[in-house]
Amino acid sequence: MTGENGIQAVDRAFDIVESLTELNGAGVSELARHVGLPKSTVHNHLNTLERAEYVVHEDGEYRTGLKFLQISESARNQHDLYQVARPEVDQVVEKTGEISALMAEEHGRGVFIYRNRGSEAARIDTCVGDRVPIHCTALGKVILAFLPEQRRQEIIDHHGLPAVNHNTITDRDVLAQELETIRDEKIAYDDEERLNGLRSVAAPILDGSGSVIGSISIAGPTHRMQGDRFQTELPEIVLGTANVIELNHQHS
Amino acid sequence: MTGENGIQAVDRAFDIVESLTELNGAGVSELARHVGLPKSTVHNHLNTLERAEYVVHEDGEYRTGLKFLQISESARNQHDLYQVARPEVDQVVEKTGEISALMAEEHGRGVFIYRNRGSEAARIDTCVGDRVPIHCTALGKVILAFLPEQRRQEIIDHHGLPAVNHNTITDRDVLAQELETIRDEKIAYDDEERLNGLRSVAAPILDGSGSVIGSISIAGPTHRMQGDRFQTELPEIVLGTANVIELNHQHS
DNA sequence: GAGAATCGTTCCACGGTGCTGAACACTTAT
DNA sequence: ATAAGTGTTCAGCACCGTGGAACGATTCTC
Repeated sequence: MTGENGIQAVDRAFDIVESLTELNGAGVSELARHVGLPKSTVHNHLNTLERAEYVVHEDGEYRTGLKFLQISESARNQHDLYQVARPEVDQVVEKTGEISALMAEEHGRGVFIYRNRGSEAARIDTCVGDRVPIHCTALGKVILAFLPEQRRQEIIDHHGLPAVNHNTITDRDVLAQELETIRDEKIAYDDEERLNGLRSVAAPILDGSGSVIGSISIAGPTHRMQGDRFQTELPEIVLGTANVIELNHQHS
Repeated sequence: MTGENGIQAVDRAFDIVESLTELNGAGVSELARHVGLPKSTVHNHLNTLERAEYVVHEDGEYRTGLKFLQISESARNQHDLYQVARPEVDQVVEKTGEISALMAEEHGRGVFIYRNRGSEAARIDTCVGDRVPIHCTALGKVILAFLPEQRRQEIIDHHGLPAVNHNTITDRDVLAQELETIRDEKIAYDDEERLNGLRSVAAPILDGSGSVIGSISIAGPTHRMQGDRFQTELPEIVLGTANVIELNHQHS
């Protein structure tokens, strides 16, 4: 499921944890079936994980523990982007009433670091922590555009350009050309390339030396994301916010 | 560091991850020294963890990866308390301008599930994901008070009543008596028992069958937490909010 | 109620595997 | 140029994680 050869016991432990999150808690037998291992092995792992408090054993069921919260908060704060940008995202939400999100790149995929939405905003599928192909989002494309040439090629070579949707860009040349204009405008658009009915605008967030550390976006239902608002107003807001974040980031 | 006997490789992997968060990223040698293992062993673990994307290898340094965010979000959402209560906490913050937080119990300790603060509110040390002894917080005491007698004894037996502060309750009888009055009033107070200069009020959040699933609090600097506000006004707010959360929780 | 089929847990012997220390290339100080 | 520091690779041995079978305890099914 995970890699090809690493420490077997560790790979298995994480397979079990991941299965546990997918199943939203489960018993030993159910888990054993799900990961394709004998009950005793799974039991052994669960015991270990529980003793380390990464797993909780309640009401005859095992669940993933909140100790992961401690680690993930620390991981998120190591991207110092998060601490600086979070309040700005909240402000964008207040100003626009739509969805605003923060993304960082990791292992060639886009990770939602933070997300907030106005009360009238679209219900959306993505959650904080979700990992999506980087070429199918405004947030991702804008990161990709500002990454060093070499890294960009590595990522595309490794992950390819799978079609997530009938609008997804799957051609390298088409993508390359779009990334070019993204670099010029410092703005990326997503016209329902990942989710039908959802459009978004995103801007890059650069550090002092000019390398991307993440991106910020505004997203909403297509019928509200049109004309001048989509072409001018929202891009200006998101670009302005990105600049504020960059400034605050450098003085921290 | 972790347990006494479980799967060695798994325990070590998590030791390494924890060290990585403590050190805010590190190299192989530094890590090896920190966990007291040969470089090669640590290297092997880091490779495994990186391949599974739980660790990132950048600029010649290893850091904890954002994949933990995915798991922790899932773990947090399994406590369905979080989804329901989060907006209510935000409202309390808006109403009072102080700090409001959400806690759940796990492995006998109190875990901060969510926290928010007004712009004028006290700077505070605790973060989401932090795990604190359960007897030294209003949030924790109120959970302890409403836990089944047996569980409560287990927790106290296992963890004891360590003094976090010169005000911390360390006597079992004194604690038992306070828990009694907490059960009566459905309100717990923390009078600088964990942090000097910080007072707080907390109320329990019960599910349909009457068992605690968590607690909610308002906290602030002692000089603002006094008189009628501390004795009546804030307790009423926190209790009312807890009730709203309980209602929303049952209809979800 | 008896029986079958779950469940979770415990045990032990075997074989595979994670551990280790040494050797490697490489950069940075001295 | 030497030395001390990195990170990485390799291979053999001891050990430890593995998985099958057997255990009680529940919960179904008839």
